[in-house]
Amino acid sequence: MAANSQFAMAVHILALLALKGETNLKSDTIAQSVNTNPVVIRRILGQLASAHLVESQTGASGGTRLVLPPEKVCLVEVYKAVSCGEVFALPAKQANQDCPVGRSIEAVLCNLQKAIDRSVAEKLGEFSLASVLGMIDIESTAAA
Amino acid sequence: MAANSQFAMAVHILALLALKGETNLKSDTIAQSVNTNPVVIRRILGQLASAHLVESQTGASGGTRLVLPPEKVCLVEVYKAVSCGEVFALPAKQANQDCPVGRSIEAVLCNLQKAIDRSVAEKLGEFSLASVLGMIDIESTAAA
DNA sequence: ATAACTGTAACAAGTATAGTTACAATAGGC
DNA sequence: GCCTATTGTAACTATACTTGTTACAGTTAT
Repeated sequence: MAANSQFAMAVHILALLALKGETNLKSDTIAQSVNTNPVVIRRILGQLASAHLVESQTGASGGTRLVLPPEKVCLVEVYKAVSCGEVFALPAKQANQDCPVGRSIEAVLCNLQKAIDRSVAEKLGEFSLASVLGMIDIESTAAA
Repeated sequence: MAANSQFAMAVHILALLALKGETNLKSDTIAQSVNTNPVVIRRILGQLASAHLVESQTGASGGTRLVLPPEKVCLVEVYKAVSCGEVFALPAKQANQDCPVGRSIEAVLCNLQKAIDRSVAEKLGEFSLASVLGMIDIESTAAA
C-alpha cells in the first residue's frame, strides 16, 4: 500500500499558508508545491477545516487561509486532524478467552497502545507551525 | 486495509513463550490463543527469529522458545523486529524544488519524523517482556 | 453572465495485511 | 530406516487503505 503521508503533506500545506499570511491560497497553487493533484490537497484541507485549523472560501478568488497565527498551531492538532492517532493496531479478532493469556493480554495491549500514542502526542506537542517555519528558514538560509 | 497488528500479536506470542519457559511451543498452540492461523504465527515468529528474540526447531516435537529471559527482552526490539518503525510516512513524490518551501520542507519533515520515531522507541524502551507479564498477572489476579 | 474556485463523489491503480492451502525440509520415536 | 509431527515458505485470495484522476454541482468575484 502507499504509506500514509497525509501528515507530512498537511505540514507542508500549513507552512505554505503560514508564509502567505492573510491571503487566500488556491488548492492548485498548493498542489504545485507539494507536487500532487489539487483534489488530494483539497481532501487534506477538508480535514484541517474540520479541525478548525484552516478556513476556505468557494467561488472566484476563493482559497484557503490559516485560522490562527502559526505560533498557536500545534502539530498535535495537525496529527489528530489527519490520522487515526494509533501507532500500532490491536488485532481485529478477539483473543481466545479460554486461554489465561488470551483473556488478559488485550487490556495490557490496549494500555500499551495508549501509552505509546500519548508519547507521540506529547512529542508533537513540542512543535508549533511557527517552529516548523523556523526550521525552514534555517534550511533555506544555509542553502543560500 | 487490515490495520497492522503484528506488534500486538508479537507481544502476545512472546508472553505465551515466556510463561512456557524452556519448553518449545508449537505454532498451532500459539495460534489457538491468538485466535488466528498457524502460518500467521510462524510468519511473525520468523521475524522475531531474525531479530534473535526466539529460536525454533523443525521436526517432530519441534517448536519455538525464547532466547533470553523476559527481563532482557525489551519491547523496542520487538517493535523493530516486526514494523518499519515509522509513525508517519514522507510523501512518495519529491516536492517541487522550484518552490522555496518545497525545496526545504523535506529535510524538516525528515527530522520531525526521526524525532517522533525516536520518542516512540524511547517509550517502548521503558517496557520489558517481564513488565508485560507483570501486567498480565495483575489483570488475571484482579479477575480471579 | 461569465469565469474561477471549492467540495465531493466515483473510479482506477497500486500495495499492504490477514487468512488459507500446499508442500518441501527436517528431526524425533519406534 | 520408516513414519509422523512440525517448521519455513511460496502462492493465492479477499479486503481495505492511499493516492491520483475525472467530473460536476454549488458558490462567488468581476
